[in-house]
Amino acid sequence: MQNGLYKYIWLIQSRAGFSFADDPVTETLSQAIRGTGEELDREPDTGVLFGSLRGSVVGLRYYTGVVNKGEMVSLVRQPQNPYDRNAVMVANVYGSQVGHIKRELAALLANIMDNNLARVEGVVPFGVKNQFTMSVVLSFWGKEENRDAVVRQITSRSFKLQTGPTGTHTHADTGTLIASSWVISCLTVCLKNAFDNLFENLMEDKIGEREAVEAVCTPLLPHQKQALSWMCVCENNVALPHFWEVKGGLFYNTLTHSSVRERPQRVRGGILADDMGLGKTLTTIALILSNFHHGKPLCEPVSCSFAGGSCLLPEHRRPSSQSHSHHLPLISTQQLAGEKTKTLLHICDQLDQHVRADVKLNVYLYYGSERNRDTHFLSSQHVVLTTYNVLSAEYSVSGGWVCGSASPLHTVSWLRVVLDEGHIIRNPNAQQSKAVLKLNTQRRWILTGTPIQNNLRDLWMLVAFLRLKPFDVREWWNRVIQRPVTQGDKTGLQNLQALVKCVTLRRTKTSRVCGRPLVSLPERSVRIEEVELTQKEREEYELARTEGRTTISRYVAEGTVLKNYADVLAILVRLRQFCCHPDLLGKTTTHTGVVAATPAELRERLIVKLRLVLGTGSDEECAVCLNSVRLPVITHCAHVYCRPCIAQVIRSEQEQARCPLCRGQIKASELVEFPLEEEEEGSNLLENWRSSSKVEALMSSLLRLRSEDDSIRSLVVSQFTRFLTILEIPLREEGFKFVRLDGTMSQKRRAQVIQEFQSDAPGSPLIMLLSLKAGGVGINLSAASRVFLMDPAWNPAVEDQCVDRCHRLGQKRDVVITKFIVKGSVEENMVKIQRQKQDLVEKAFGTKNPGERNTSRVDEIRALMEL
DNA sequence: ACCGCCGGGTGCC
DNA sequence: ACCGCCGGGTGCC
Repeated sequence: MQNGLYKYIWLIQSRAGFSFADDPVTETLSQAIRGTGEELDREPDTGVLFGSLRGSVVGLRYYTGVVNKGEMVSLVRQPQNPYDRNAVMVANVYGSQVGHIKRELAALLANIMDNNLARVEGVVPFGVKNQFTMSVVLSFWGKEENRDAVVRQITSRSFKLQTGPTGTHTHADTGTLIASSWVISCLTVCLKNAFDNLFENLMEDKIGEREAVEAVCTPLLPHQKQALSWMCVCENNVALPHFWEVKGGLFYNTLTHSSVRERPQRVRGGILADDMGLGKTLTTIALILSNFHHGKPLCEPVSCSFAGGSCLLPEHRRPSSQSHSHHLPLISTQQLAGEKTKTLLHICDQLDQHVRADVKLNVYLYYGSERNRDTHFLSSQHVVLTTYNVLSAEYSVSGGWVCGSASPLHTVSWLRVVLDEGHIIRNPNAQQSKAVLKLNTQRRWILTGTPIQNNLRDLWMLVAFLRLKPFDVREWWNRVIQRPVTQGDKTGLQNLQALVKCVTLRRTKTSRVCGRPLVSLPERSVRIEEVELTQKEREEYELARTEGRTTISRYVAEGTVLKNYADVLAILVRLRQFCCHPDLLGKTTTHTGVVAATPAELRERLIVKLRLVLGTGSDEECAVCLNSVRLPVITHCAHVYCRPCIAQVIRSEQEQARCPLCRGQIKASELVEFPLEEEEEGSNLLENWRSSSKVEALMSSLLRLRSEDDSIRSLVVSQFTRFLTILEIPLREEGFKFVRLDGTMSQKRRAQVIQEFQSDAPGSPLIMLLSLKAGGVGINLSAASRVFLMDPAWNPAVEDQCVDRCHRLGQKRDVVITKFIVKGSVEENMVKIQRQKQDLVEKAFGTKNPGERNTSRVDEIRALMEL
């Protein structure tokens, strides 16, 4: 056995921990209309710009911090300063103090900062003129409601606030509001596309290949050798990333335009973001064995040579005699229970499989109540595997250092920390994220197959873990990357891309090495099956359609389509539901558009609308908090919000409260809640069950398929969970074994269902009923090779994502996708619009006149309704 | 700091 | 002169 300090920890995420919650893709019409523009407001730390003023920084000669022309500085309150409790310290991007804000100005800033009236950011306009003082431009950002207070503070102390030409935020009329939100929407869609592509094409052309050491017995594929080579370079290379230049004896960062005296610490590690199945685990094992200290292998047969005491870490230790570590074959004797350990064992299994049997690697599973918490023991292991739960539990129990002894995992100096399924630490507020950030290690890796789904904040956590200076500090991330990007700044996006690129390797299943695909996937084909309604269905449909058209054409004539979009949405949802099954509409018939005579009638109408919006399996988002609506209420103008959110709006605006969506007057007393009811809805649906044309179309396809080949498994996908319930009846009648996966199920149950469906045991289900959005990225449904999309989605990307759940690595058969579209219905029009959609957005982005865009949005609704 | 400010030296033209 | 002016000492908060 080799000596050496085995500072390696591999943190394992339980496989059950899929992320189902945050489907990033726009999918309801209302979302499409509103766009994703609200993304802008999602960041609480990105307030409104109140204005800026010129001030001076003094005392430069006492400090070493350097600042260049145009560079950002941060302002830090120093309430404990013995000379002035209003003191405001000025620091550069790298945290070195530059000086102080001049006294009188500091008094103003202290007041504003201490009362949280605004965030104050500094930029140095000219760089250093002399060695004693310099100019600084201070800008004030905050909530609109604090603007007056801030302005008053500033002027009362006879400073002059310069307000820039950005006179937004006064939407005098509805027209302006919608026009601008449309522009933002287009902008955001484009950014989102760019953002989605952030991790694409990250393969550096010039990375070479590197063979694993002999201890790895599985031969690496070419792309895995590339990854190994890249990872070794990331760990060993002392060169700085390309955005550092040496200028005038200082290290100059081209992204932040700042300089530091000391050589910046390079990131030792990165993000390996290859698609699932490309062998991230194997590559990592190869890295562990091939790149110990000084690029030498960890385990070489006999001639091992890291006896020298020149390790970067403080001590070396022989595996002690009291070691309880096991050689690989013994690992199964560990008394471990529960799902989480499956993943741990999976890793051990991989180690067992890929590491030569005569190489004795000390691997310890740090898990279970009997785990050995001795830090000397842990230091003596080559590899320690644990879960995020164990890590964060220990961290929060010991509170870092509070209760006497620190968490053992936080005490050991590791050589390397690898976060498996690293995207799970994307929430910086989560305990486990905090625990991970506090690990003491030289090298850091994030393995993830699903990098960054939602927003920049997710990405920040990864950057912070890697300690990619200076962006591990939120202020610089926000100012240099996050705010510029969310505000549509092209340079911001470029900087972001450069940043990500320098620490990430990502190949997808469609990437190519030397012109050849990394892996080959079976074909996929899409066919559209037109469904004819029966005469009776057609009559009912036409009735609903005529009613809807009347309403919408009135809105079109009045020019109020967008103002009444909730109504429009409700009409469209009803028609779409009708195309699937008449009973999806629910019991109550609606009188959309008819002016209610009495308050009771109005209330009834609103409840119906609310039910339409919420009860369809589509996920409505609250325009205030931008999450899925919780505790839904509907306003008299028929817009749906979370009760706490809209209550907040009403509280703060009082008598002037207006609906955030249509600017109509709203009152707390007029909010209508969704009555808790319809627990029995399911049984109601099933008692008087009847079929529909679409149900028949599906059933005949499934029956035909089963008679041709009863080993083929299918996904049956709908946006309406009620439709899935309806489909259960005929499936049972025909003796199909099926499972169901929808958004209402617990994580545990989902994992069970997926496992059951993926199992090849005899008698396992042939069909999975899947709600379109019930699945975060990464769910593997490769057992299925047929997909039946029962109803079209607004966003084709959602459908693609769904299909990718089975058309992925591990898929052995060609995948056939069937889309059922009711002939001569709103669905046909949706498909047309789907096709135009991407095109439309691109054109819209290029267009300067937002008014024009607005019209085309109305046109889209008109096209849907054939008006 | 090639500034501002402070306080001591000084004081007709 | 309880001023103005001069020029040296001095300098973040």
